[in-house]
Amino acid sequence: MDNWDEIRTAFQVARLGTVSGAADVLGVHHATVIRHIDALETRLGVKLFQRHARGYTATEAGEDLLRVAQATDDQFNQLVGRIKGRGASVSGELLVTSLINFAPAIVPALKSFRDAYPDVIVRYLTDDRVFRLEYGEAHVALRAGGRPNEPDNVVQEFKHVSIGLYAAQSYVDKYGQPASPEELKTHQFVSHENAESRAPFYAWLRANVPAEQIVFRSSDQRVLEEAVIEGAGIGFMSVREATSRGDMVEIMPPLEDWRVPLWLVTHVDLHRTAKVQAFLKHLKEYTAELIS
Amino acid sequence: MDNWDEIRTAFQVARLGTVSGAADVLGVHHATVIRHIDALETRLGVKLFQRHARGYTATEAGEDLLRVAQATDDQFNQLVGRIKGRGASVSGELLVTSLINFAPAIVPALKSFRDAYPDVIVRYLTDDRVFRLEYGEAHVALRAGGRPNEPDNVVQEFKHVSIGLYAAQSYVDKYGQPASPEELKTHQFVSHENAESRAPFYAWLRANVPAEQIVFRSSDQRVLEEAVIEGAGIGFMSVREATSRGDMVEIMPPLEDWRVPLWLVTHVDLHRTAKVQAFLKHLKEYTAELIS
DNA sequence: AATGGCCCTTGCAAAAATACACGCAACTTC
DNA sequence: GAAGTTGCGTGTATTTTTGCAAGGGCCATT
Repeated sequence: MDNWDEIRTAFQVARLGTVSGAADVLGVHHATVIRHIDALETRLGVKLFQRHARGYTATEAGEDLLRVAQATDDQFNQLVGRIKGRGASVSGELLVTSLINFAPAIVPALKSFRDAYPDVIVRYLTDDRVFRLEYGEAHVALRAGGRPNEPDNVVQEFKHVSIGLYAAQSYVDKYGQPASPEELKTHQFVSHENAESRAPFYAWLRANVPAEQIVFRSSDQRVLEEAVIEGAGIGFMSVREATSRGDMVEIMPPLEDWRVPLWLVTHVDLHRTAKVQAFLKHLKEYTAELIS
Repeated sequence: MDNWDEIRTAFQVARLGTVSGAADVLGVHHATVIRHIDALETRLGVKLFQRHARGYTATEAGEDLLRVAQATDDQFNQLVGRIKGRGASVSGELLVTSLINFAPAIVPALKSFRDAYPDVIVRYLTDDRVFRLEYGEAHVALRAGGRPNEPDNVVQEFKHVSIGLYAAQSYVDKYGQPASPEELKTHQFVSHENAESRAPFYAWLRANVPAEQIVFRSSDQRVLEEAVIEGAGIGFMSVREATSRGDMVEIMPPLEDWRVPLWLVTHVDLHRTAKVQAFLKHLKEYTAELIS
């Protein structure tokens, strides 16, 4: 069954009983209505209407069509209501993605957001890969590092994470604390598996510490932090994380260059929706003090 | 929500994930599909799809549309199946009309027809007025008298009813039996209320019997018969009816001119359907001996 | 890094659908 | 019953829709 519009036309004719009335409702010429009906009846091989001087009367087949099309019309109207409402109301799914590192900061914000908007169902996905907003993989993505520049993505500067070089107290007790930048070269380090990591502090590390001094590598940031905490070597941690623990020793004060900027990214099609706007606003307010 | 065809287009895109695939299924050009989607999204003010290099991915709104349109597609396909089957199969309603007089002849035929085609629901309407087939008031109408000549009606000659002039035995006992046509003028008659009745035997009565001798009038044929049977006067009855009773006296032999032809009338749009054809065939066979 | 395939986008011409206009029939009302 | 109203049917002109073809981006493979 192609041509749903002809069914819609037949529906109005069956409902109103006249071609003219249907044409008015449909906003087309009555000749168009007649042609739709004729085409539909020809294709079906069955008369849908009895034509007479007072208009069109539905046959059994026409009555059947009327019932089905009435249900369809109702369904479509409800659909339009939902779709239009969806843009304006804060409901349905909210799909947020980030690197796993930011989960401790994001999850409470999501919880709080859900308290404020109970109609929202939150899905929070984390992965090392970059989620593709244009595939509909996320409504809002939290990115770290260089400013994202995908076309059709709306990028907002969010916060930044200050990064420092830390060691566990246990490490310092065993190997001492480097007194000068020069002494760093003799210490043991924890660093990212990927030698070409684009993060500026890892670049700094490559420039200032021999590769053979990097004794512990992992591709997972959480593993690296754990290693530093366990005293496996000196490594980078966020200032916030390190200071919130009591047992970390600052090896070098954070450099301005090490700061990791954070970005909130949305797809241009979704950015203007009430749901996304509400979440962005909520996130900014909620995390005003959380990440610094 | 106007333009159901655009919903259908969006449905195929959501289902298949690509514009090209949807265009193939729909039998139209890619460009047409894209324009439909764009128009629909513009009208709704909501993006239904995320566009990317691998095709179109449905948004939440698009997913919603997909579900609704899938149900609609199913409904329409079922509808087409029913409608196409209806023309070929003998089922659904069969709407038959006639004057009430013919009910004793028609009802057994209808019963027998239903036995032969159990899927049929019979509706048998009787009224003095002529039912209008072009308004869908009946599938088959049994008419008496002059040949119907409405346009778009298919008329078949059916049977004819022989009419004779009868009196009850009780009337003959009381008033005697007219020996010649001349004596009729002194007898009492039962006749139709409507003096201008077009029936030829009533015309004959008007021509051969003074109006003042018509002592019992009614607009209902059944009442007239009852009156004759009760001995209220001489009146017309069908030969079949009179002879099936034992107590009626034939006053005059039936004239050829009095014969009332019967007609089976169907609307041209319905005449060729299996249901109507089946009923006409059945009726003719069943009543082969019934009305003569 | 280059290449071929897949898919979307867009301007332009052809085709199809639609509006217009007039004619006709039936019903209503005065 | 005559005029007015309502509603359908059909041929012609116009508008809209569609198809076509060239262009460009993205992805996977070589």
